[in-house]
Amino acid sequence: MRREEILRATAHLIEEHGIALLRVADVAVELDVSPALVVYHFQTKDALIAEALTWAAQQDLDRLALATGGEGSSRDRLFAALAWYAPTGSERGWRLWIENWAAGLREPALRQVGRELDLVWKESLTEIIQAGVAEGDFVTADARGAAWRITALLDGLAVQAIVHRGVVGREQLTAWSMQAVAAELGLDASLLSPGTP
Amino acid sequence: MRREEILRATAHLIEEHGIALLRVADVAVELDVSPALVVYHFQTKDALIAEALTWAAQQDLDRLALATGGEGSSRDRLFAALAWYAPTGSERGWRLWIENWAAGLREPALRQVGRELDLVWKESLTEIIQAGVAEGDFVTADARGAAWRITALLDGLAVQAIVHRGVVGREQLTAWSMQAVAAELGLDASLLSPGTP
DNA sequence: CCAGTAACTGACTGATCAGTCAGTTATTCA
DNA sequence: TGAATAACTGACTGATCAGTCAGTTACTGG
Repeated sequence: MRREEILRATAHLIEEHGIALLRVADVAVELDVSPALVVYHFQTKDALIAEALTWAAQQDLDRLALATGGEGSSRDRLFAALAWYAPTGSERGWRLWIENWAAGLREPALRQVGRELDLVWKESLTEIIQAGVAEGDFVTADARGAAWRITALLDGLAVQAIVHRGVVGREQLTAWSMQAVAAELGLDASLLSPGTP
Repeated sequence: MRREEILRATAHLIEEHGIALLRVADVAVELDVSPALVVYHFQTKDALIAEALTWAAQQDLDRLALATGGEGSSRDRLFAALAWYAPTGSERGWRLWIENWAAGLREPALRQVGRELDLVWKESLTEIIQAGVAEGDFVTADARGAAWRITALLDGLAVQAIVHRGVVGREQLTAWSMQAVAAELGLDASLLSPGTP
């Protein structure tokens, strides 16, 4: 469907140049159609932006479900989830979501999109942690709190990794993430990579 | 000096409406001068924005120096620093710096402003931690790492506190911050408020 | 008190762009 | 097949705004 191609192109352009610099004409050029077509489908630029971010959030959630839905151990599912989320891995749409934080300060509709994605992520992480605790893999008295603290740390590290790229190395960021996760979940340092027996 | 009034007004408007919506005319209205005067002093809007953020960063650094420069114990200096930085306290220019993260993705000049502030903050925090370790108040093998991890956590919590205001309570955010700081620096939970013997 | 300079203004312009509109092409389905 | 509808276009317009410019007012030091 054409609408979806437009959303994908829009999300891509926002990722690349930011919400502020997005022009309807650029989206049209990207798809080799007329600007009027973009307006025909979305009426206003603001609606286009909102839908593009919603679409991107849905894409992210689909990939999260895929990453964490496997039948492996809690440890494996945890590492899959972290690999997806952490700014040191395949890097999902981090730039998009940092944009979204700023835009969300003024636009409740955009804020809501990011918030929902954020909450679903934390819920998934909490669920994995709880499963791990039940199976005896992890130790924590507060799965939800651990999920929030881990997420906050990863968000903060993401700012370093994405905005201040190069100030500190990827390995360092990964090490800090893993250290925090290990501390929260009572893992020992030797268990910091997936697949270890 | 007039330049500084303009910078203050600009920073204030960015804080309120974001960089994207800043108009030269609004800055002029704020000060009851003509738009041409603003251009006279700063030549371009981009230069104005860059200088306003630099000015705001300098203000922040001055306040940081004030907060941490006291002659108290390491513990007191640490708490003063955290009270200044953490999004649960007096809230400095958090909205401004979240804006800056997004803007910094595209504009190296703006990225640099935020980066410098960030690095000075971490340096101050590291210095306080090292002093505390020397005095036997704190225990950590890696003061710099601790400072980075604490900062990352606080940045992540700031996104929750400022962008997603209301999803989780202030007391909760404070508790998590303090818990993380205590864990990093080998404090016990009873030492989580300043002034405790 | 006056010359030189800094601060400031009002009126303007040129570029940019979201969104409109009247019409054309493609698709569907009865 | 043909009528109805959806997808699409080119040409346009109206609003917005950063930045210009030719001047005026205020300040400062000699």
